[in-house]
Amino acid sequence: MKRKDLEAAADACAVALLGATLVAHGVTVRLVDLEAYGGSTDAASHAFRGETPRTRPMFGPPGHLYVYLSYGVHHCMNVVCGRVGDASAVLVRGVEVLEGEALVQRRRGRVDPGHRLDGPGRVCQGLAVDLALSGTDLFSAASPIRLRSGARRLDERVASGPRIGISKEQDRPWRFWLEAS
DNA sequence: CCGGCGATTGTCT
DNA sequence: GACAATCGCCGGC
Repeated sequence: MKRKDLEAAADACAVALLGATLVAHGVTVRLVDLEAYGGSTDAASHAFRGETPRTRPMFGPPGHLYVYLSYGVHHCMNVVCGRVGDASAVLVRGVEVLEGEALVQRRRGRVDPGHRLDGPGRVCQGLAVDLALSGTDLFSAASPIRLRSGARRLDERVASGPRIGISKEQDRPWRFWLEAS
């Protein structure tokens, strides 16, 4: 996983990121459920209406984190993948917990089934990611949240389908997840 | 300036 | 299956 690998179309980035590892605040997870969001051409994207203070990281360099607050309650995280000015990103919708399960359970206040965090809000809660981390460089050694390449398992295939919870661009099959074969 | 709504989730019926 | 919680953004006045 290199920063340069992220400089591609959002859907290709999502597929490339499947199986990658994310380490944050004592917890290691594997990305298994992702959604791609484009820039000015994708009406479902936060970047569609241009840059705002909130969406600024989306317009910056790839390999950085974009975090937003959903419904005033839950945090959701994205990996910025477009080059500067492109503003596309990949939403982390589901992960498999590899290390730090006890920390995740404490933060969640419950035990999630299957060593998984399913749903963007749950992912951020388990990894203790909030707005303060928006804009963080995922490839910096000093960063509290870091992205690493991960070998995709051979017994899994990439499945795709429509994105969840959006009202526009519903026909785009830009949700990608790993499925046991 | 105000009102509606969203890339959601937990709880209750 | 319905609904509340809760806040930033955007469109309309």
